[in-house]
Amino acid sequence: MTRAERESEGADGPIPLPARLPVELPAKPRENLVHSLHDEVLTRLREFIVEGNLAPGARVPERLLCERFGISRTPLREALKVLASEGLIDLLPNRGARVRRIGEQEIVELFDVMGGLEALAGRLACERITDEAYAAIERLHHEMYGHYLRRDLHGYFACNQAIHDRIVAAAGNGPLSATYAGFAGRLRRARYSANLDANRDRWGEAMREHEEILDALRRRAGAELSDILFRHLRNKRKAAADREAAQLVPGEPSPADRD
Amino acid sequence: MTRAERESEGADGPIPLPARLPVELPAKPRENLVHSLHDEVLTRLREFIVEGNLAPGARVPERLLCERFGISRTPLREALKVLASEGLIDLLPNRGARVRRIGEQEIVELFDVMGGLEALAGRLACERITDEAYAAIERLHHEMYGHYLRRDLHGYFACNQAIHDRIVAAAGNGPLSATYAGFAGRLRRARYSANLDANRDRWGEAMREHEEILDALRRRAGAELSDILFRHLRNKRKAAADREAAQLVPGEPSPADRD
DNA sequence: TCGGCCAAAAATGAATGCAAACCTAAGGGA
DNA sequence: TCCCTTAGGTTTGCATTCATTTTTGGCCGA
Repeated sequence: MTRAERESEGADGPIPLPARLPVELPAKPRENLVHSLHDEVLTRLREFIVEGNLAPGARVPERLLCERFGISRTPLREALKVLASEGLIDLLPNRGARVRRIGEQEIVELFDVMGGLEALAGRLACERITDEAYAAIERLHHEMYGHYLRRDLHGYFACNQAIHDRIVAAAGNGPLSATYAGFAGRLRRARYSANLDANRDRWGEAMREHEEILDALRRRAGAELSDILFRHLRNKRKAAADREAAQLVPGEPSPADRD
Repeated sequence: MTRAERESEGADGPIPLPARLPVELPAKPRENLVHSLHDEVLTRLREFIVEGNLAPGARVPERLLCERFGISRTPLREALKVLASEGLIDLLPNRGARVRRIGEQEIVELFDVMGGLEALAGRLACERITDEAYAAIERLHHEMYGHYLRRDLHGYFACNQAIHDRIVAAAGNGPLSATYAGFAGRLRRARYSANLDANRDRWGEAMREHEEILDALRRRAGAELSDILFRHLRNKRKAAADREAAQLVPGEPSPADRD
């Protein structure tokens, strides 16, 4: 199949996927920027896996994905190697790719790394953040507090994530941002959620921690903020683990991954 | 070329590399464990680049490397994609791979991330380290002190690196170890060195910092150790930058990358 | 001499081909 | 009946081929 033929082809591939796969890939229209089929496949496949469209431990159906994406095996296999290096899938020699199964132990480890990265981000942010960027975070914090008072979990999650992301961005460190994004994806893949709704005490605690975070950031107290952020993630992890152990609402997908 | 033909082929490829490339790849004999040609290529190519055998900004000669490794372009290109995702090379669409050029700014950022990772490792190590592992680090510390007194830079470097590696290992966190190793490789690629020999004051300071590190680790004071380790890396970076600015001994490859 | 234009050559990105490894399942022997 | 063997189809890993793009080198004109 030539590139021109691919270009003119409709978005929907002819071969259906098995039941485990979603009915629709996000039928992203072909990019106007023609470049780099490999990159597009990589991005789409990563999203596909991070979003949990393949069961953990499931085989990654090379042929089916090729047909679905409308590409040959070569760029797909390149993408698989990259995803394996990112820790999203395992490659078994001569036995293909499987979605990586993330155990309880590994989730703990990933949370700790996230904590370490956020701690670093907080420290660096204290050194570099502008007053404007701080003010924006402060606004988000107050908005989040409003959601907290109204018990609006969804809005709270959104603000919370925005705050953490902005702290990382304020660190102004490219490799840190990239690494942080990578780990966030891996954790998201685990469909892990603190589910504050089931634990109002933790919610209040998280809110208080965020007060501390904002305070330390206002004072540009790097080491202190670093410590708070790490403990913040630790507490979140612990709350999430407790909930997991209690087996509350086991299957329900949660709106976000962070408290 | 079939696999059997490759297997029976001698270690040395017939086509010489241009002058910029080293005369000899480490002519590693074909592994007895036959599995995964791609993995072997990836490992060897990464080492090849990390060791600085290709000039920064230089084109990665796809064809020549294929011939040198005795493989086709497919597995090599897979390896290139992975190395690009690791940040060792850049892939320019339709214009091939180039060894990533690491600027002063990025070195600073990488140092900071290393500092954050070591800070995390120290904190986790305080929670998990066994008395035996601590004792081993203490021994290394004393040995390092001996090298310091004798002004044995090489021995000092080796002990220093071993100590930091053992702290990371003691953290018992797989993703952390992997990430740490990756960043260490990227920094090593920059052939960056604090070169303590040119800065005796910094050497003494580093030694004192290591005393603090050991002390905090002995007391299992996680947050404190975390802070010390981050500042330790910061100071190292600063010393290295000063030296760089002073243009001392510019071209000489240094024995290690850490103080 | 220098700069721009064009054709040849090389390199890249992706598709296809092919041998080996794996999985499945039917058949035979204990 | 159960386990082992084994033939077939399927999948994987890599090599090779093909279509584009980029680069190179030469030629012409100013």
